[in-house]
Amino acid sequence: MRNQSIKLSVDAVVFGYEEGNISVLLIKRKYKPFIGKWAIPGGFVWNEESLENAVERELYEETGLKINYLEQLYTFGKPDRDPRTRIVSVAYFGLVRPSIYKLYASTDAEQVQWFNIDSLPELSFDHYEILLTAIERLRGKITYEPIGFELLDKKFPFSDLEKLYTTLLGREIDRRNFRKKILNLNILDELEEKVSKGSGRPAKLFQFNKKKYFQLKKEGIIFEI
Amino acid sequence: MRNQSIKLSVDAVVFGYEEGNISVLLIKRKYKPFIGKWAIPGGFVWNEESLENAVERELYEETGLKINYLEQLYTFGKPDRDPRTRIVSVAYFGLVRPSIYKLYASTDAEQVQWFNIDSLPELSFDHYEILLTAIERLRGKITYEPIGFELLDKKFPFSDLEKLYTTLLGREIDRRNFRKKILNLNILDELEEKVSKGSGRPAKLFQFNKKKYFQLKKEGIIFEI
DNA sequence: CCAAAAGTGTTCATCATACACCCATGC
DNA sequence: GCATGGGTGTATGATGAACACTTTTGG
Repeated sequence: MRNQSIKLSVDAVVFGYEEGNISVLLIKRKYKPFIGKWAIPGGFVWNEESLENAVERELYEETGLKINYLEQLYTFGKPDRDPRTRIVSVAYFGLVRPSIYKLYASTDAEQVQWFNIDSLPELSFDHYEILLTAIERLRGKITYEPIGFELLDKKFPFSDLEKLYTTLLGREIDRRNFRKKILNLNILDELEEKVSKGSGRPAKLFQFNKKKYFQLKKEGIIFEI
Repeated sequence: MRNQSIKLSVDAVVFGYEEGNISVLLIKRKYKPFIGKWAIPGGFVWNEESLENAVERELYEETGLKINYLEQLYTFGKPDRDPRTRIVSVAYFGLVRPSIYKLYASTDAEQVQWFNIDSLPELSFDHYEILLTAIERLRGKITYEPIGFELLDKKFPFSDLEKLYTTLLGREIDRRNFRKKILNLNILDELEEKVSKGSGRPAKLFQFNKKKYFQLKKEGIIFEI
């Protein structure tokens, strides 16, 4: 083998959701290249740490964020994707709950910001391509794995779940059929608590039951929307 | 950033199929570590080549094989996965047709060999984990994307397709229903040619029509078994 | 009592499944 | 003519889709 001089980095596409808006967390670059431009958070992997560790570390360093769901997305390695030198990046995608989302939405941090995925700024490197890949994955995955719950509070009214799905799938869903389908899966716990959204009838709160889900999955029952 | 000394490699899990047997192509290692042990083909990425190029190059160098289907599988990066030094590997998974499969099955090459996935030898590094990931992906993917055709000859009798699916899914399939389902998708061209398997009634040959498939996919019609 | 959101059942069409016999060929 | 694999249709149950009114609360 010739002398290899490839650098390895990780990047994280983090999604947040609130009231019909899917957002992505971006940072404003402080260094060359693409100084001042927006980018997906990420950075180089240390010699002794795992890739997951690197993502979580970089995310925390750059944004202060701790996420509740993380999975590997894809590895981007075109030779010219970084103008400096050859850098191969393992991209991850993460999800955060609204409580965390709101924290970051309210601070006036100039260098860290949520962007609605329908109004993205221009991005550095091939980060737009990475983001598109992540959005595609998110949209696809919520139809066959229950990851949508990771974008909601732990306790949520059913209407939140419905709204999330209409937003992500980009089409209306029949409320009755959707409720029937989800409740029949038997992966939600119905709580006694109720919550009111200011006006209208208060809604019961539900909670995703991972245990039940993995049990059913083992038995071959499949989540599907 | 500290001085990074991570090396990047690619590995390829290549599947072949013939008459109810799913096989994987393995090579016998000629160098340390794990000398003499079986491993998935792969090697280091050159500085100026793309990852896909690296996989294809390494595959060709090590096995002489050219594959007809290739996709990125997952990136494996645990710090201690290689005893020498930190090596992160982007794993791919590939499929070859029986014509190619047979070529390699017949040669007496000591260092390159197909192994039925039910009787694998002990593997080097974390290659067993990579292989399991690939098998899982293959099994999952054939149910929602028409990649199974890449494991058959371009022209094939319907029974071959059926056999492939029973093998991969590990359960019997009703011949009439399966045929109805696939033919209703309208992604196969029915040829005039027939083929005989020695005894029994000769079978019509079919051919996967990628154009039709992509057309239908664009219209939102989904392949599903 | 009005506005706003939550909650709920039935009907119909479609699709998946179960199931068994005849056909074409080689020997 | 028999052994071997190829080819075909129908009936039934299950599931998904369409559809609108009542309930509970706040103001």
